[in-house]
Amino acid sequence: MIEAKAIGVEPGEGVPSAAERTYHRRQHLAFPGDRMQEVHRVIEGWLLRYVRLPSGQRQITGVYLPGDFCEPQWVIDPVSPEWIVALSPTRTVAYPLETLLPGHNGNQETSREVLADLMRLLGRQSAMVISLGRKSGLERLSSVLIDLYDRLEMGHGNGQPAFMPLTQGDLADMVGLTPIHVNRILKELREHKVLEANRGAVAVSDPEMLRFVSVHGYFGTSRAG
Amino acid sequence: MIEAKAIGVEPGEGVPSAAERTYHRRQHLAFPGDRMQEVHRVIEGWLLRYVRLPSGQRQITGVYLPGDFCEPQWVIDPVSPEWIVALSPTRTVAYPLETLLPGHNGNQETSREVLADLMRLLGRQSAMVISLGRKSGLERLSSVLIDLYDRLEMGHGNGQPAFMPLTQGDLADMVGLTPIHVNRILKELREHKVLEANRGAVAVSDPEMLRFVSVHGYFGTSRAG
DNA sequence: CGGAAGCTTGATATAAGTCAAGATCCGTGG
DNA sequence: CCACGGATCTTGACTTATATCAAGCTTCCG
Repeated sequence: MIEAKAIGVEPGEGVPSAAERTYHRRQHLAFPGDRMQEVHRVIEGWLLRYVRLPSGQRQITGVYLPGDFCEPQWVIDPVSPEWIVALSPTRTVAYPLETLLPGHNGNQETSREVLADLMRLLGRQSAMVISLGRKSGLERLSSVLIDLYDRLEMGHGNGQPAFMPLTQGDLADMVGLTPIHVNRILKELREHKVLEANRGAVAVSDPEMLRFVSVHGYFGTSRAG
Repeated sequence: MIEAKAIGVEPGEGVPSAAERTYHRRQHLAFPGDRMQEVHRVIEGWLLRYVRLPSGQRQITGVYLPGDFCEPQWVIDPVSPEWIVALSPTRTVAYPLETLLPGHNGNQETSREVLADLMRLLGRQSAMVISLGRKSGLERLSSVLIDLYDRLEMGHGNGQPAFMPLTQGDLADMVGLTPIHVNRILKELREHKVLEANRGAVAVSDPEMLRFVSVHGYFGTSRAG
């Protein structure tokens, strides 16, 4: 459970017309071609950004976690190019686009944050390109998981193991593999006690080993006894 | 040869302190961590954006062509995250970052164009993720080539076959394949008369077939002949 | 209680990588 | 002008990572 205050969101506090919205699991927040009216700051829940190929295959191009803006680039171009869907029950604060335009007073700070988030999005996209282009399945999967882990930690900072509402099919569509192959890689990660996974839930138990694997592609010597 | 006027660039025309710069083949325009002072609009030549993995492998994450801004996001965050290098002799017009900040008068138009270019960059990044994640080698290579072809056409619009100063190694590092495998795919494309390629130069002869292949992954029936 | 969605595992197929050897072109220095 | 060396390209033989096909299991939800 994420406290709004904990991530600097205070709905209704002197910011006119910022409104709370909720989405249920599998509900879409945007479709390709939609002209958006607002950007959302995620309070709670996970959002996926994806496209579908003619073949029906899905490629996930991004994940929004609590604290993130979805999607920052709507401030510059309000037409959504992809599908945005809630992976789990999601609450957001929606900021009307016009209140975020440069020059609009009263939301300078939020406007700056949105642009900062846009930079992070760009960085993550590059990281995905690098990952998909040049890394093995094990490295790709580890990279995605350690990235999500770090972003979750950053977001709420409490010590509980970060729970991820991801099915093996979701993971497959993030790293460009088959669910079957993802299953085999997860098995390996489980056997090395790096994480636990059941039915649409992944929890990282050994983040440092995961980080090691994401870079080296093999399991380093464990420091723990 | 690209005429500056043809793409709307008029160096020195009422825009204070925009300066022309030149780079020779293989010269770097930016290194990771560099704090940039200006964004460049490419007048002539090709620029590559890439990273290196610990293993020494290279992944190219973007290409800048005449007419493009390099890199638009420096307007928001001036620290370059990657390497930028000239593939061929390159001329640019460099705009100091401060002249592009919102509110600075005298460069509103350029400022808007930079942001529009940032959106295009984001779109291309997503396209790369989709391509690398879910397409075959033939589709990936065709996608990259038809994209570059279209952007070149858009850029200067004259009828000459668009020449691309790309080595097979460069192509490999764009599409996440081995140079050897790129060679075999190019051979196939050559045999189908879709393009010509020799020593660091690719020229598209049948763009529509290339587009077809980039989507379907096989060669459609030729309408010509 | 039934069925869908998700997970697991084995056997086999295929796209792409690796290794190896040469050919060709290109710039540079003698 | 020529010779050399390096970068690029080409092709064949073989290996490997990942996909595909198939079957059965488990959990959850209606």
